[in-house]
Amino acid sequence: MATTMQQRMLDAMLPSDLAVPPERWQQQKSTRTRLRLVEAAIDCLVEQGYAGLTTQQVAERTGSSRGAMHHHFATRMDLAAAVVEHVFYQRMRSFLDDYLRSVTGAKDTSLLAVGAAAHWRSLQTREYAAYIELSVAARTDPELDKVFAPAAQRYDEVWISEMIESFPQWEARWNTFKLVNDFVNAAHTGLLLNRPVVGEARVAQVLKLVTRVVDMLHAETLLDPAMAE
Amino acid sequence: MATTMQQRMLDAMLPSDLAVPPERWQQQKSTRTRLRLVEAAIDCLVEQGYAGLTTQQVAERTGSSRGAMHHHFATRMDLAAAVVEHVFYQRMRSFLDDYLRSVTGAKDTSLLAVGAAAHWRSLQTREYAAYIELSVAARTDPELDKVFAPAAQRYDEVWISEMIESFPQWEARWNTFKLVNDFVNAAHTGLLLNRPVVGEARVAQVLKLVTRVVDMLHAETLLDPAMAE
DNA sequence: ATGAAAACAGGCACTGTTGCCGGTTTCTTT
DNA sequence: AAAGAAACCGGCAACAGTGCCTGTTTTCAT
Repeated sequence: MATTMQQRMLDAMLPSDLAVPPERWQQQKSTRTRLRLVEAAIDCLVEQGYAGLTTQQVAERTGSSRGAMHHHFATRMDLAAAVVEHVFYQRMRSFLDDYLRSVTGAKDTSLLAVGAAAHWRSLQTREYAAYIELSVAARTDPELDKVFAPAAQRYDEVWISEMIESFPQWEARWNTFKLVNDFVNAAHTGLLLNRPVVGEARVAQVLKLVTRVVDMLHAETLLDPAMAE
Repeated sequence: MATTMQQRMLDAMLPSDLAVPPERWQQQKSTRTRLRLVEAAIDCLVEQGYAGLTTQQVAERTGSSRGAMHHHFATRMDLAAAVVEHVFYQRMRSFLDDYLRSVTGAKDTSLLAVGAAAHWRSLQTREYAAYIELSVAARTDPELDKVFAPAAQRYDEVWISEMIESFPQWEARWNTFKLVNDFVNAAHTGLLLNRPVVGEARVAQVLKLVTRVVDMLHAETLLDPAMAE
């Protein structure tokens, strides 16, 4: 079931570029440099922010020319769009890798805590740093938002539908399960943003609290806000 | 006590510019256009992000020339620094205004919930939107970070020290109180960031849960993670 | 009132970035 | 093998943004 779930989710998030494995050498070369460009773009994003995602920087990092770059991505926004797809795909991939590796042999009662821990680790990746940059930039850049918002929406929907299929034991308390997801996601996201200010020690404290809350929601110790009224 | 606290915190966060009320008309004029420039810069920040915070945009918005702009802020970073100070000050100000207004007549047991609600509202301001932009930009812009990080640190310290003085009844469980602060802050921050994707309904659900957790920490229903080992 | 100083205006040179285009090399097809 | 296509290269004009600099007007001190 595990690998099935992973495959389904990854397929749903797969950028169209990589959908079909290339056969011709030319296409292979093409997708390879395409990927190199996107990876370089992510580096730019992480190191210098969305404003630092410049065509010549990216071209320079890959070693290729700006002309090649233009061949694959006509405009800067085309590149950004590809980066968006790639980042969402990798985000789900890295979480699933971690979660499915962690979950082997874990008891059902602690699945949520394991998931929360894996989720927190998935935010420590350079892909997520790039995601943050894109997410914030999309708020003030309508062009980017036109690409980003649908991808984010799709990511959210795929996540939810897969959770429904993969955790049928939660069916009776599905609202609570969704709430846990949103809660952990929000808390971890905010924690990551505030980390530079509050420091590691306080981050660890809050993380423990979040996990505790998750466990209590699982044990129904906390009244279910989704049920209450 | 309330107004005393407000005054102390605001004084501690006050940008040096506004520390002494101007007497000369020239200084009055100066600080006035200075403020107009900073406000225009915030508008730029909110509408177009940190990359859109350009000297000519700001000058154009205020109606004055780029020369005038250069007179007050020699470089773009000088303006950004002033914006940072202003934003932190306003952030604390708007929270205190809201909190002290809400707290009148509230029972002691619900003070935390009232504070959490006020905190959430204080994130819905355009100043906080500007703060987000600066916060994220500072991660990849060392120059900006050199200004931003100390300000953020100072904000955090002022906040903590004032909480210590203003809520002596929490002295015995001070670690828990600090944890509540960090927890609410993280959850609300993350919630704000994820709002465009998850939508208002789910945001409201998580908000309810956060408040519930705060209440339980107050009632010692949740084991204190700060105490546990 | 008058010189000094501060607030303000507008222009100039410089840099970096974008989109595009003509030309070259490498691969594919037939 | 030869034509055609796809990958790749380097340069061009256009433009926006920054910092600085020279003036001009307004306010202050004496």
